[in-house]
Amino acid sequence: MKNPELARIFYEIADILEMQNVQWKPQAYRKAARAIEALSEDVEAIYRRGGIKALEDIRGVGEGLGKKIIEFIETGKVNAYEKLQKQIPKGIDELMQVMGIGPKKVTFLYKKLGIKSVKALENAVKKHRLKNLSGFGEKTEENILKSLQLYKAGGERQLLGLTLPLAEEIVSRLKRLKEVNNVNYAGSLRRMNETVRDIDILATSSRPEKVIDAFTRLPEVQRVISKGTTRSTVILKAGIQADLRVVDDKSYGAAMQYFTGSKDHNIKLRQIAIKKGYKLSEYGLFKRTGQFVTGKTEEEIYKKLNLPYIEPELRENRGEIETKVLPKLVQLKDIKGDFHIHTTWSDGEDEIEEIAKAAQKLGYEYIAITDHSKSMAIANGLDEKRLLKQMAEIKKLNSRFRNFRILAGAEVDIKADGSLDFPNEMLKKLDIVVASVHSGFKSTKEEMTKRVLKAISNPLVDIFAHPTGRLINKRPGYELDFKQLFKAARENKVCIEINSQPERLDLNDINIKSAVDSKIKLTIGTDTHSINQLGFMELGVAQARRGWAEKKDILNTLSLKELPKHFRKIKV
DNA sequence: GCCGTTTTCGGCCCGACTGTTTTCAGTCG
Repeated sequence: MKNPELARIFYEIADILEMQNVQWKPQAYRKAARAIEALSEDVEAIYRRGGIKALEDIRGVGEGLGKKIIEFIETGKVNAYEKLQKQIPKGIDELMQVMGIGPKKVTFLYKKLGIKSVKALENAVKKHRLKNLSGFGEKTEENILKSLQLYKAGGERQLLGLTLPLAEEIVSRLKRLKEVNNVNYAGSLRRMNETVRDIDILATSSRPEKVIDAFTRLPEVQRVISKGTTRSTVILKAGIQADLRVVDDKSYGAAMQYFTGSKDHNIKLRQIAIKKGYKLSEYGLFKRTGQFVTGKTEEEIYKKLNLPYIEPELRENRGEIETKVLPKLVQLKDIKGDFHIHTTWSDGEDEIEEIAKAAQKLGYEYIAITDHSKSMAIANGLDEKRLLKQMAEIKKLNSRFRNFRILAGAEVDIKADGSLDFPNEMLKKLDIVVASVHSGFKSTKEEMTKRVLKAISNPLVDIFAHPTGRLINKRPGYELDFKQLFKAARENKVCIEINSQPERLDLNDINIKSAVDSKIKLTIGTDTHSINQLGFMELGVAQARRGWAEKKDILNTLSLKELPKHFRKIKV
């Protein structure tokens, strides 16, 4: 996959050009970089398929960038980038990652003090060499020092699954204030991005200063970065930034729309507004004369722009504005069961019965118990003997439940040669077989594709789980030829899992979209290892929604009675 | 550098906050 590397190069070109005070080009490079990051197809494949014409179909890519992409595909380099790098000191663009430092300050500090690294900046600040420069002062030094600490603590994007509960806590605290009329989180969190950089919160009130004051005093807050009459930024003790904006009730929808983003979605929307003779801002939709048109709800704004309401998860400028028909997205309430659960039999924390009771409380009609197979010794994987014993227990438990079924399954390891960790005679006895890879992450794309294709060609396999094996911020996934995988999955009637663990979310949104486009059936599994993890379903559903999946694409929306239609071994 | 119901040139989203300035530049989202 060349896309991430190419996007990084374009981002860096943008940074360098910005330092050189070049107009407009930085935005153009960044726009293209964002579009490339969001592609589900490798730029190389796009080029092989349709040449430069196909590359120019990528949003934000024209002739100039198209040629640079080809150069990168063919040589692995972009000459213009190499040249630009020579014009600036090595590593200086890293300084832009420090909060409060932008292109102007970077260039200025380099010219005046020769600062070209984060380390050098830190030294200069500690020696108070900045405060006498024009445009700088005591306060600037202090702020840079604090930003440096934050930077060193790691500016990694945080997992959605860990940030969401924190945001919900803050929202519920603000909700209790009598001055607050409406409050909710917005931003990438509301779009349910797999990772987020900050928590955006939007509130409405006629006493904004009271709300902002309370916000900066929340027990979760470590440090206040800015505090105005309509917005405030703080750093939370959890090490993540939180922004609050307060607007009037009449602007709630406009502000919610604006602060939910994404940036590219909003730019598109504003352009449409301009063409229709309006001006769209976070305060509302206005006529050119400045007359207020609407702003109370997002629905009204989309309607005035002649668009259907677009769900937050779709607002990524991936065609949601242009499309004739928006998907009717799958919802959490459509989910009738969970096909991926571990118990105390392998590496889970809870007993089958407790999990089943909890699942029933969630309104589910079934769960599949899928403990690890014997190769996963580290996870206390089950051999045939223990698995048969577990099946007997499940059978016994099922007699105690009404309108609910515990399915006997296993998460069967796909071994290096593509064979499965249980013989077919064993697999036949199970209601459901989940197959997955837990080793050999460094295999080549060809090897891994061959291994997986062999495994899912076994007609006893129902679901291929956590398909890329990635762990967000920790480990990239192994490489897989998705085109071949989807073809094989369709032919063999194998479902592909959307794993809901916060650090997996695997498939990701982009691959889900291609799977949906390829008419692949998906399941959303939590890979639960303790009862509270059943709640991760929300995260998996959100990723499915980001991938434009409808109820019909997700097979654990089927009722218990409908399951045998798609799962050959299940008898009801 | 991209893009086009403004279509091969001339625009490119727009407002808040801070810290340094005496009216605004830089940064952020």
